Amino acid sequence: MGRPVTPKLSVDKIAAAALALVDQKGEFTLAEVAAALSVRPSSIYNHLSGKTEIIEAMRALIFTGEPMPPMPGDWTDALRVLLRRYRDAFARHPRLIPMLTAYTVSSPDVVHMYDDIATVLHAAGIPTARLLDVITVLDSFVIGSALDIAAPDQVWDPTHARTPILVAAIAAAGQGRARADRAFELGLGLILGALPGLATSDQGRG
Amino acid sequence: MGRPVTPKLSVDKIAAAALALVDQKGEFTLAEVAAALSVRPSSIYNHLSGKTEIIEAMRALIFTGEPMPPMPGDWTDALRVLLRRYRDAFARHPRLIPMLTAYTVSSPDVVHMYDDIATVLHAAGIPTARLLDVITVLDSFVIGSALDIAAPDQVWDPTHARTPILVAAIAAAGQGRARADRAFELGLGLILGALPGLATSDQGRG
DNA sequence: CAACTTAACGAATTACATTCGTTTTACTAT
DNA sequence: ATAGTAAAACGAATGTAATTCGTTAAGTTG
Repeated sequence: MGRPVTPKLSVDKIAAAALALVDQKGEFTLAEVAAALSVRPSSIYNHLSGKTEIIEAMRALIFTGEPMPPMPGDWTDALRVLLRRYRDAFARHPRLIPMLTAYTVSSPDVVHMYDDIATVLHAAGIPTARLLDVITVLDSFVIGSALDIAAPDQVWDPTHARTPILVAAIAAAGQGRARADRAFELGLGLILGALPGLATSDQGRG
Repeated sequence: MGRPVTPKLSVDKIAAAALALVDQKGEFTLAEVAAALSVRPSSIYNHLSGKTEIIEAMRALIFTGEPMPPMPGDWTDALRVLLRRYRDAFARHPRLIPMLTAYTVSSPDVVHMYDDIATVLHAAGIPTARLLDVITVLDSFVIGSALDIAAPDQVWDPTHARTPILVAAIAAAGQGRARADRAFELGLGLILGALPGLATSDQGRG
């Protein structure tokens, strides 16, 4: 017993172990995380304080290690790249998403993405007074779309539909991840296509 | 003891008591719900099976009792009314929203709203192949906007921003519920304004 | 009225997260 | 080097909730 020669734990190791459990089973307990790392549950508390901090560590984890693609010259295309990247981070771990919405904390990585989006929008001539509203719209759509990934099949059960129109639409839409991806791209196109209407024409080339 | 002359519990009473607790404190326990109804925790299990079913009962509860406003003739305005009503149901209980996203189940009321939306979209000439994708876009935006209500202040902390552009945007945006409402209306306008581009011109007047 | 079901209770159980004291090792300053 | 402090593990104990089960009394049905 006592402090080991080489540390068995770290914040990243704990988060990674918890994330693996969430990806598998959709939930995790401290005992399971500890077992996966060959450690006792109480040892985790030497590195972070409780389950909520593990979830925060997972949130940070999923945003690391993704390289930033090159930014297209057109600003709506640049936003498209940023928002896809944002959603992709969630999409790799669908069962984590509901946990992240349980309590909202702004991870540094997320705020950094807001910075990038704000810069693009400002350069495009979106007035400052509307800038945060636009970011909120984009963020809301991405988060909602991420949640859509987490529950693709059960919600769209045609037996609950009342109108033949909805039944036919469900039948035509397909299933699972492909359906969610297609819907996300559609919404992205709709919102980004409408954004230029908010830009003041004289600021866009400053 | 034994069965009481007049029942002390019902699914609706349990859900209402739990909802009152969530509105107040943002969480609830079976013991608290039981105490609020002058009952022992185990009695709740005679009416529904556990905490998750209480949350589902709350989900059903918040969609009942709202009268349907008259539908405008213009179909995008009709969608606007439906989606506002949808979000309003969440907005009355902001602290419940994160619980509802923890596990996604399709409440009958929600599916009924999908039916309404599908009918409007179909009459407007949206092709069946795209219908569910459009509904998903609208749904994702509403859910994401609802979550935005639940956490308005902490996320937009200007101290975390890196660029002066984002700092200025946060300062200009205001706070709390008004900010969230304004962003929702902006996104609603953007998406609904873009939807007619998806309609086939020859189907809209069938 | 008898059989069965319903809806309450209360005790017991279980599953967790969390705290605390202890031990051993690593780091740091003199 | 060495004393002193911090770090990182363990194991036991605590506490909070959810959940289960047996019991009781009152409805309900044939």
